[in-house]
Amino acid sequence: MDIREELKSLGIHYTNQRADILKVFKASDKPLTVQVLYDALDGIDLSTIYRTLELFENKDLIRKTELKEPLSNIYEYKKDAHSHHLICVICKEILLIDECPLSDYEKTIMKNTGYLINDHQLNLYGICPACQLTNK
Amino acid sequence: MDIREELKSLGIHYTNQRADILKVFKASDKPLTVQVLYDALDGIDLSTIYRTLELFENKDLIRKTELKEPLSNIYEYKKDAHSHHLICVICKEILLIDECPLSDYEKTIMKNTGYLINDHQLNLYGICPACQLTNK
DNA sequence: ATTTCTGCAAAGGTTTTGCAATCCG
DNA sequence: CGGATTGCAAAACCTTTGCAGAAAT
Repeated sequence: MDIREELKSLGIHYTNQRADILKVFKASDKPLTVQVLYDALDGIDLSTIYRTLELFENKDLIRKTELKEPLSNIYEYKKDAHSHHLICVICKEILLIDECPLSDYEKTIMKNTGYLINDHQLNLYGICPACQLTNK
Repeated sequence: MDIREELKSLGIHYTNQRADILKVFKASDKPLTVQVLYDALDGIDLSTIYRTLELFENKDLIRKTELKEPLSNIYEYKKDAHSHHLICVICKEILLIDECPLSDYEKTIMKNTGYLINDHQLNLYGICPACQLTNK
């Protein structure tokens, strides 16, 4: 399915800018920041990027993750599997972690509190093997 | 121990502003936003509040938690127990959850990835019992 | 042709910074 | 007194918004 079809099938009005942004996501296996997208897409306005990210997120095409300061928020293509992030605070490398340990936990908390839980945010911060060596 | 002593024992230079900010934390059992502190502390400049929060956080007097937009970051006094937050996305009520399910998980991830994990961020988002009734 | 988007420029919100005046020990 | 801190004003970010012109169906 080409990009035009893909956007149409999601009910997204086609534009060149949206196609280009989607292509960048498809070409990357890593989460992207707004700034990285902006640099990769020379000529597209920042406001267009923000508006497009919001649209894509609402259509479940991408997923946004907010990291703690001073790290920037990241966006990644297609949230098929629910996953979390392990971020190296030195080199900013991000490792995706597919295994989520929280579904039983959420059930317990829902039972105990009466809250209806529909989302959670889990990010792990540490130092990657390479930086452990370098900064020893 | 009075406030002056408490600050001194942490190696924090005493000022009236810092004492007042600490008093607000001590008087509250809830996490506070910068704006709430600012309103509670009529006369203290925002920049002073930010600088003081940073100082207190570095001294482990308070703990900062960053919530996803459009929620504001929160600060709470004394991180004796590691805890997490359950936030109602409708009324913004925040419930503290003392039980953290992640220590075994972190060990597993460290073993599998070689990362040295030293922090994590876990927030749960949902709808509290009251809002479930109101918005049914 | 009509609806929807884009770029631009401006504004919003939050947080940081430089600096002279003030406070603390 | 001398170093540390404060308030003020300005700047630095990052993100959002209004609007006229351009693009898509």
